[in-house]
Amino acid sequence: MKRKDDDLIDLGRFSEPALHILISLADGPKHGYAMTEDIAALAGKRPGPGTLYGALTRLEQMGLIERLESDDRRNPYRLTTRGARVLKARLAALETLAKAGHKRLASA
Amino acid sequence: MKRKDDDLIDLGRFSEPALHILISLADGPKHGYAMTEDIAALAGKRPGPGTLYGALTRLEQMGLIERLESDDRRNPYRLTTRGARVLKARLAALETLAKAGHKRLASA
DNA sequence: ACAAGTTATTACGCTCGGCGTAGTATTACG
DNA sequence: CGTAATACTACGCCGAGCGTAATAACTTGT
Repeated sequence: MKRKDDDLIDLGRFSEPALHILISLADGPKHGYAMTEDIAALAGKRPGPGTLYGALTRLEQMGLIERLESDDRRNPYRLTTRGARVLKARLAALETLAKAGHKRLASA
Repeated sequence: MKRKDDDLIDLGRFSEPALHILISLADGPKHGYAMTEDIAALAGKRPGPGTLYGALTRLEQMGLIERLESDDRRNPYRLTTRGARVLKARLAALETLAKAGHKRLASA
C-alpha cells in the first residue's frame, strides 16, 4: 500500500557509513569486521568500530538489515528486502545527482 | 605540488547538504535562497536555513566556495577552482560506488 | 606452551554537522 | 497598506560519526 514510502527513508543525516554498509551487505551476509575490510576496499576508507557498530544498530532498528544467529563470536548481518529496496532507491538517486552534477560542471 | 591531496578533502561527515550546494553552484553563482530552491528541485528536499548557511560557512572556510560582493541584501557565492575539482572527484567516487552497489544488488 | 599478532566486538564519551524554530528586514503585489 | 514572498541571521538541541580503550578468542611461530 504505502510501500513506496520506504524508498524515501532517511538514513540518519546522510549517513555515508550506513550506505557503505548496505552496499557491503548487498552481495551476501557479512559480520562487522568483514564489512570493515570490504568497505575499506570499496571506499578507500576504514570505518572505526564506533562508526560501524553504531550504524549497524541503527540500520537494524530501521529494519534495513537483520542479525543472523551464529555459532562463534561473530555477528553476521544480512540485508532485508526492505533494505535492498531502500538501497536501490538511494543508489538511483545518487546516480541521478552525480549525473546532474557532471553535466553542470561541464557546461560551466 | 600536492594538488592531488585536494581531491581527498573530507566534507565534514558526509555532508549531503554540502554536496548539494556544490552541485547547485556548479552552473553559476547563486545566493543562499536561490540555492535552497535549486536544491529542492534537484534533490527533492529543501534544506532549512540552519543547514544551508551553516554549510555555506564551512565550505567557504575550506576554500571550496567564495563570497561575491553584491549591491543588495543577497549573499551570492561561487565555486572556486578548488571547489570544482573537489566536486568532480566526489561525484566520480559517488558514481563508482553507485555502480558497485547496483552490480552487487543484481548479482545477489 | 607461550608470546605476539590478528580477528571481532563492546563500551564510552566528545564533537560538530544537521536541522528546526524564531526572528528580522526588504521587496513585490494587489 | 497588508499579505506574501524573498533572503538572511541567530540560537540551540540532538545524535551520527568517530576515536580510543578494553576485552576476548583464535592463530601462528618458536
